[in-house]
Amino acid sequence: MTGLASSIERRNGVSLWRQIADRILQAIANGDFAENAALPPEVALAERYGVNRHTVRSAIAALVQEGVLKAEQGRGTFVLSRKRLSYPIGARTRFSTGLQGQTSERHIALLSSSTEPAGRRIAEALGIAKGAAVIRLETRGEADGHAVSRATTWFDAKRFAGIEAAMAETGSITASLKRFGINDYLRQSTVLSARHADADDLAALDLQPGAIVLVTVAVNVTLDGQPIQFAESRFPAERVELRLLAGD
Amino acid sequence: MTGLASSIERRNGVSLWRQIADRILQAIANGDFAENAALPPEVALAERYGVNRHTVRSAIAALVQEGVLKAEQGRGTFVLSRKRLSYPIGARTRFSTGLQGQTSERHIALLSSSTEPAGRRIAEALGIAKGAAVIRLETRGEADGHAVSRATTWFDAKRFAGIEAAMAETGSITASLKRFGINDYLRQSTVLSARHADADDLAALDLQPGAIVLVTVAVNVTLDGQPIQFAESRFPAERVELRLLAGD
DNA sequence: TATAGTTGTCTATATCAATAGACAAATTTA
DNA sequence: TAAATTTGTCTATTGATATAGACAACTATA
Repeated sequence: MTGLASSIERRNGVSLWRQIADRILQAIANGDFAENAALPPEVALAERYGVNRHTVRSAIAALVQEGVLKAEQGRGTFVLSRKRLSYPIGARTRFSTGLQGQTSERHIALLSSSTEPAGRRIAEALGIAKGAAVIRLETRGEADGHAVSRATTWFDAKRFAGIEAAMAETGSITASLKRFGINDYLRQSTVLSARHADADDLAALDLQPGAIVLVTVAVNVTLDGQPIQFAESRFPAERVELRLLAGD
Repeated sequence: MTGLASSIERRNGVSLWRQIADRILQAIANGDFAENAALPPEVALAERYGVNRHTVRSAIAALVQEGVLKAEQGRGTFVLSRKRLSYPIGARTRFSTGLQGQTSERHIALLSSSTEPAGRRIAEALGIAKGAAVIRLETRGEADGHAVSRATTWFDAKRFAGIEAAMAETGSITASLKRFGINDYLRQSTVLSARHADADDLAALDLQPGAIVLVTVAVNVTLDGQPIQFAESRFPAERVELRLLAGD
């Protein structure tokens, strides 16, 4: 970013070491440090952020724990990892095709599935009666062995009975929908927000508590406008950015 | 959300009261509590979140400070404010037209402006030489007297000399561009991320430290594809959600 | 081989965050 | 009016957070 070094805030409910860890993460994602480059020494960071050296050490310790940094006594502290993935969002957003060229391996893992009555919001989105049975899938998107998304998806249970088996087998929503005669579909609407990751996201996305997730709530429809899928996806903001596509 | 009550995490750098305040904010934005409705009593909230009543009180105190809640001794604690604004993003995103029907008054305030040499990222986006002069505008979007966005915008200084005066006068990017012969323009690309608000955002958006901002980085182009504007906008996640438009 | 620079460990202290319990003050309800 | 409910205030205790200083351990370099 072009921005100035934003200052660190005290007694606001977020500890200084967490704020500094966030800032370092952001700087890395931002490309301020080259891959494998050394971070400034602890005393320099402490001065830059206006805190004690030990506070900087707490931040670094957290990032070492997360696998982002590696500290070597006598040498310095080094950046292990890369920039953020750029995840495209558009009318034809697909998980597997979206990350082409950025990662070599990607698939969706089915964590669990269940059938439940539709709440108001889901019933409206899918155009079915409130209380009608829907299938809920809990999934995790993975790229190169790293978790990059965590989603909850609902389908009309009557129309898509058995889709959980198809998902488990194929690891792909697109492929699963093909089995139900749907060869193409569009993203009708997307609503975007952000929040702190909850316990479930933390575990599934391998995040440290306090991390931020981008949240998309989307409805997919067939080419003639019939809603087929309602999904809420969470992306770790420190590893993923969303790139909005114009036309598509 | 349909989700289960996600649990509260301890000793992670984010204090319990801040986490609970975030959860309450989210619940309000989510429509779980009607406007002017009473929150559950402190003891009930404490039990729900598995913390001490005093911890809940700290969270409530922060939200009272932020103007979201109002506590009345003997009666209860009440929700003052509304759901999130839904801010549309699409090829023809405009600030003033986007929020129509949700707010009655809206405009963009020019906070400051300057001329500076273009950095690499901005030069590339605007299709000019690195180091060429660009005009930078710092602006705040306001709706009904509330700050809903904070943006930094760059224009080619050669082509748009004096645009800061036009912005100050009209309070509108669209109107200002008209003076330079641009009657229509499109959003070419948008990249989306989220982070903790920095000191500048906190002040401009009237947020409490620790708040989350949604960040969009966008390039606007003329109808024939010529880049005219590069902008980074920050939206307070607790007050704004972004609604992605399909066609448009 | 010194020397400077860097990370690692230890002790000590002050403040913040969270829990616990008791009771006061205000409001609503029976 | 009395009782129940709810927020407000106070004291006390524990653990996490942050600061401060000193020195050890390790690495690179002059």
